[in-house]
Amino acid sequence: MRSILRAQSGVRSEQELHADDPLFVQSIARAMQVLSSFHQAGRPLTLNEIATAAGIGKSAAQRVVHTLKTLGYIERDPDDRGYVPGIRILDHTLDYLRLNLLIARASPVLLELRRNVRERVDLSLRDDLRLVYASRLQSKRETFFATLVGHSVPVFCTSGGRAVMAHLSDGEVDDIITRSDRTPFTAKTLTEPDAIRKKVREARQNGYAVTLEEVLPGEVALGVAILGPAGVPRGAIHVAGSLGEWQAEEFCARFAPLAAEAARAISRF
Amino acid sequence: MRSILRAQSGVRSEQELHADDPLFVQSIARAMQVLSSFHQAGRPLTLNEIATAAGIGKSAAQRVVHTLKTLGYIERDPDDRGYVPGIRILDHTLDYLRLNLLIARASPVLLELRRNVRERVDLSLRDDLRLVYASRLQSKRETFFATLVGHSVPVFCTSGGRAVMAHLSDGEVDDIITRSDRTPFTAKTLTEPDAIRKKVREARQNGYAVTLEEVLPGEVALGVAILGPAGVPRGAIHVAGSLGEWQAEEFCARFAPLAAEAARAISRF
DNA sequence: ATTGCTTGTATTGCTGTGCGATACGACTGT
DNA sequence: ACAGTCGTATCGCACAGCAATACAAGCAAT
Repeated sequence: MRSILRAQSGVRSEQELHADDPLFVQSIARAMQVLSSFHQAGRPLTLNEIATAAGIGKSAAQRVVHTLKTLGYIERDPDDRGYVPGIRILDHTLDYLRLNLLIARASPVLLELRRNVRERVDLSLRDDLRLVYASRLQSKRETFFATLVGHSVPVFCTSGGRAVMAHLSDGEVDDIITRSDRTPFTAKTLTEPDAIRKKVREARQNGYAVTLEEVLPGEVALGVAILGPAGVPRGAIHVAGSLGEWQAEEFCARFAPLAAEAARAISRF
Repeated sequence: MRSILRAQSGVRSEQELHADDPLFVQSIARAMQVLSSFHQAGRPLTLNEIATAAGIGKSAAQRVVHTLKTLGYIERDPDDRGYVPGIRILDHTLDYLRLNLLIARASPVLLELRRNVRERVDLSLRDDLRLVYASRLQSKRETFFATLVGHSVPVFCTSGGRAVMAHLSDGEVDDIITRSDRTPFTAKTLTEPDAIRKKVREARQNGYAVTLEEVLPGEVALGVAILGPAGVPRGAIHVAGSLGEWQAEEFCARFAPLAAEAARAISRF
């Protein structure tokens, strides 16, 4: 079992792989490496921790942090002392969300969907082995993490991911499965390739995927893929509810058609 | 009047101001400058547009864009062609939100507040002349922009901003007012220094601030400041509703106490 | 088709930027 | 008072990154 935090580990740490690429700017990579130090961190970091995490010398870390701090991408935490990501980050978040045409045209559809479905509605975008939540519409009771944009979950064990895989070839699905870190989140997380493949086939049949407690205990989730040009799946719509309130079948019968229609409205071939 | 988009213009474009700072890494600044090109953009950008917007040569832009693309911070838009911010941005968004202790401890309080108040609840953090929305809990009907994390609004004409100014000295308030670009959003936006100062004094009296249609027509908004160590205001809680449903007085009478209590729970001296 | 614009990509040599190494001062806790 | 952190400051050499330029690929218009 792994913490919900670890989902982010799908992000590879690009090291000195670019030694030969003449167009590759090392210092930018270092800067981003520094910002990425925070990915594994659970609290504000010290300069030396950043240096080690980023795999660079202390001098380099000093310069980079100084620069990023000047620019507002790193701050000192007012409560604790130590460095944290700076508020300027959010400017780029906004740019990402605004300029992503898929998100823009998804937004009204999602709000409408949320109005009909009274449960949590999420929009996620695929990034290789993971789905990154880009838009989150809460239901009444939610946890901290369920409100966070940028949170990511693996493709192989989530409803949205299965729905995405349903629109990929068997080869691609296998590729995803084998390359994924399939450490289970809960006792119910399916990790066996065959079990996952079976679920994907089901999703192909139904046009949507369901997962039961594979990421969070007590959660039923339903995912429908969003397709881009050439039928390539670009992400998914998720509807999530509590097994305390719903039978899985009823949940699907009620919400799958709505979610599917929403996904269709957003998809673009 | 200005578009809601222009609020972001509070971000100064740091040019070659750092010519003498020996610790300042130029190429990082250039990279961020490139990413910031998207701030003013309304659509995917071409390489040359990026070069001009960032104020650098085409060669530099080429290298930087290539690097950022390799790292996943810039992508090509699948629909339109052109460059857009990449999904890797959202990883840093998550880091920012997770590691910001204020946001972490605000989250449950906000969710609780949202449960009692059935209107939109937002958490914003101050960045000099602006407030940046870090957490957004929608009500039933919302617009696209009202759901976007990272969106920012000026301090001088928003409920949260007035609440923040209420906890600053008169000198600091004047400083904010004079340095702000006070182009009005609506016909009701207060831009006169004296009018703003008066509103700030009211906010000091009441412990909260109200604005009527100063940013969006038909909107009543209520803001309470969140204080950090030494009583420094770090941001605000916003509750926003529609004047079609509420009288301003009733809105305040009902929600101000709740919002104030929430803000107190989050504040830390 | 041919032309003329734009787009993105590739190459090279010189310049000056950014890293390593190192030293220093300010805080903590024992 | 001490050892152990922390962040900051300085400086010279090596090599990373920019300007300049040329090339290729796509699109519009004639």
